[in-house]
Amino acid sequence: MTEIVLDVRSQEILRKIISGYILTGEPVGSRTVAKLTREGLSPASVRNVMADLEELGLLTQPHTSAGRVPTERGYRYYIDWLLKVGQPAARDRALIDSSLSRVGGELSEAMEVVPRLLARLTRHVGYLVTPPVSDAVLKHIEFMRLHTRRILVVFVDRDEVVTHRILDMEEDLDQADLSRAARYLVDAFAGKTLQEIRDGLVRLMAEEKARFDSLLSNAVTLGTRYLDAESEERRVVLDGTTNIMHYPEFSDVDTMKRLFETFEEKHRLVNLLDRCLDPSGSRVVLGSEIDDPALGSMALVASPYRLVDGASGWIGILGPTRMEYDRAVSLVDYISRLFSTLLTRPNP
Amino acid sequence: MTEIVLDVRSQEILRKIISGYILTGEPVGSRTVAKLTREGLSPASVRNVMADLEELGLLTQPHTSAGRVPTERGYRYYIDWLLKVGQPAARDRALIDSSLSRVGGELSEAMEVVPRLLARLTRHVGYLVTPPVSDAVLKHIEFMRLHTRRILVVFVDRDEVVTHRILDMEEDLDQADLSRAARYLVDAFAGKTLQEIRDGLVRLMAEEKARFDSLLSNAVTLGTRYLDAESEERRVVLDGTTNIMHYPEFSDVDTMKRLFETFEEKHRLVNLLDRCLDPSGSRVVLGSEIDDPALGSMALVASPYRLVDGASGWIGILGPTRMEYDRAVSLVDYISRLFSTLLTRPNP
DNA sequence: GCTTAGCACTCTAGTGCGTTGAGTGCCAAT
DNA sequence: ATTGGCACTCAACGCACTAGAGTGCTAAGC
Repeated sequence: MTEIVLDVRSQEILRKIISGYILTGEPVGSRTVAKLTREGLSPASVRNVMADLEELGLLTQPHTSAGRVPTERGYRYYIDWLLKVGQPAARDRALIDSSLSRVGGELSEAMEVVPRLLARLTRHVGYLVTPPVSDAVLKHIEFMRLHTRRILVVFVDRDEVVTHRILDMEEDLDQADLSRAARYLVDAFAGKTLQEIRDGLVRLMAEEKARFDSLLSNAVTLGTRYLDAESEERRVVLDGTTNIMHYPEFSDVDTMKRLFETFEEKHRLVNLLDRCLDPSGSRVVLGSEIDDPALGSMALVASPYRLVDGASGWIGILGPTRMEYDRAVSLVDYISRLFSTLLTRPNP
Repeated sequence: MTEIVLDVRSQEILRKIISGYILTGEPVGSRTVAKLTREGLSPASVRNVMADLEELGLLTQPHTSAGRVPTERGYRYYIDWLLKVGQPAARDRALIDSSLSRVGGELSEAMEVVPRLLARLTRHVGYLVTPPVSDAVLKHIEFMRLHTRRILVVFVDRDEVVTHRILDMEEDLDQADLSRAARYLVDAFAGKTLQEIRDGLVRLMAEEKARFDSLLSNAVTLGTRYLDAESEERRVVLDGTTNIMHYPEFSDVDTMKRLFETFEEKHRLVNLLDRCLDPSGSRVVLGSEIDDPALGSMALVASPYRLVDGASGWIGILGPTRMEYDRAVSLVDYISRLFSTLLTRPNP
């Protein structure tokens, strides 16, 4: 896959075709492009360029006597080289500012608001991916005895994301022991990430002190059990999934069904997003670049956000390949920047 | 709306038409019915009866030269008078038994398993509606101070359904006060329903004792605040929503979108279900009998379940009007009976 | 008096066919 | 290098025609 180099005219024509196609959804013909182009080029000249672009694999025709349509490769070129991202429109900024100011700097609330905002503004699917759970920072933990050998664990993260989980233990512990164990864990590990806590517990076990100190032993057992049960690595929140029903590219029911099933299987979705977001810094991923059949003609726009402690997640949108990338990217960028600022501002 | 009385032959013909239509989705003609009918009736005779049934509003023709299709009224008659509900097939029973035995008698786990089971078996949408929150019975409550005037409330119900909620208070309380207040509430109200607790708190406030006793005062304030924030009355869990994408009656994208939006707005859905399930004991509700446009050509099969304390909820399925009612009703009935038995069996 | 064979009638779904128009590719002229 | 001109292609549309399923009605039969 060699680097493609285009002269200015080809670039302009490619841009016109892609933005035209994004706008109308119809194949774009040489006449249309010729009329839009600044220098008064004739349709015939445009056709020559189009033929070249087609040879390069950036365009195709649905059938011989139709206009041109961008290929995935064409979109990729467009996104990498031709896309100019500005600021969102003033009224969009105003809406974003007011929506976000209302949630304050709390991740737990933003988890609903941000995807909804993205979905509303773009009419695509908005999403937010939390930082990995192993980066969560312990603020509080509490154990409650429900009945014999059955314990409720409540975990509160520094960003006030609360999770609870019921554990079935081998041994019965009374509430006093549980409370002491919780206090011990908070004293020892508050401010540490789950990953660090996991390591710390392993160390304690190895030191064998736990064997003789029942408080320590309980704390270690409970902590370990909880962390082991904590299987999901990241959480993802979606909003506006029904928007995609209107995309003409999903008139095929089976494709749509597969897509919705993907939306529902959160853990699979998380894996998918994780795989395409983490490695590169790239912000737009095309469906063809993910090896999942369900995301066939979709594209992903993503931007990272960052918490005080350096843990980071993603927000973005999921829409048809045929989407207004400039608008999408500018909105996602703007929101993620603003959101990061809010999150890293010292809490009251 | 007078009572409709049909002779045996008309009933049989109506039944054949409806079950034929349910099976194939195509209008059913007189020839087809004549062949299926036991006594060797001719198509012409069948046509006479069909004309009568159409006059009664139980059937229609999509167009002049097509067979007959049941109307909503026809379905209603069929369900009320002609439906014979047996036991589910042996292999279905086996699947149900094994799935449910795994969850034991806990509502919290069943909330996922039961709808999934229903969806799998019927290929429609399975649902479970919890009992009203005001019927929940207090087992544990815990208050945790997150920071100044910010309190996490964890509520555990007798069925081990856990809910948490963050409260912003006017006054700051330290953790010791909070723990005492929680212990007081548990001592005073464990085993009582939220409704009873609400009443109890109101009484305490009225008695004015709270004014002088700070423990009591804190408990009352916290309890009241929590109960006030507890806005949702019931919860509903759905599974298999994507199944409906295959119904040919939803090839219209807008209808489907509206339906999916209804699925997502849980509280609206709860209201809807509540409205059509509570008053009557009827177990099948047709879309036309609910005044919600989103549920146009859908039907609802429901069966109640009961907890030890008498609180009750519903399980059931949501599918196209054109569904195999006998199978659906028998499955829903069987599961709800089995499920009630499990729930009311004394906990270990 | 109910049942039914027969028949004319209706309407959809499918097929074949010619027309239209958008768009292309190529070539020769500028 | 650009462009006007021209032949060609192909989807989309409208139209007429046919096949077939099904009906309603009437008159004959048990």
